[in-house]
Amino acid sequence: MDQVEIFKALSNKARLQILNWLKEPEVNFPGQAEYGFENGVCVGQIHAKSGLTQSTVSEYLTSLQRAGLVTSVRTGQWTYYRRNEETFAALSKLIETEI
Amino acid sequence: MDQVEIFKALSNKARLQILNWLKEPEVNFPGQAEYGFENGVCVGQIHAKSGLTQSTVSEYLTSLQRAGLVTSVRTGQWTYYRRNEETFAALSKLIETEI
DNA sequence: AAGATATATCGGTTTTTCCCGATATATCAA
DNA sequence: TTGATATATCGGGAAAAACCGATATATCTT
Repeated sequence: MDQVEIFKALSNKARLQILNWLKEPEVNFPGQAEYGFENGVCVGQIHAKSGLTQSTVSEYLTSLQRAGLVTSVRTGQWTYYRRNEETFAALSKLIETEI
Repeated sequence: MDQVEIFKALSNKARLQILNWLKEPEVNFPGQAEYGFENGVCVGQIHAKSGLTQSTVSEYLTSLQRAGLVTSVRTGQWTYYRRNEETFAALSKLIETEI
């Protein structure tokens, strides 16, 4: 767990917004319903909601993944992203006790 | 509490190091002993230990203060900085529940 | 195979961050 | 007042981040 990388990933309003949306995929990405929420939400759904370009959203998701804040699964032509709650729990504890 | 500002402040190895040093001022800043630790540690002590220039350390401490991660007290020609544990606790909880 | 769709990557411009050295400001000591 | 000490601020060069549009890659459909 690279602390600096995690904090950098969290140092951006759009990325925080995405993470927050991913807390409740069913609520925030109804368009995902027909494909299910098991693996997370695909890039296009996030792109559509974000107001950012597709390339920017893709980059942001990659950076969140590098930081360990989300995980991804590729299925066919889609890549699904979802929160990695373990990292959030570990980060919370880290701030409480180590930093 | 500006989340982005806090995470930006934490997105730097040197600043994380300073915060960590400030967890145990008596251990990490023995040179401060003759002036006491009540108000924190003065800039010069941190500068001496950091390997960064005085101006950089001063700026970093200011940014940590803007984020609410430290507080400062000016006494004579010295400015003492210490951790603001309330912010760390609040941030930990924030990550656990909101972000 | 050809076209459509989804995502990732590449190249680039603008803004921000990282640091520095120099200088300004404030206090203290003589 | 003069000089020393501590900190803050200013100006700037180099590196990184924030986006974007264009393009590449991979899969799906027909």
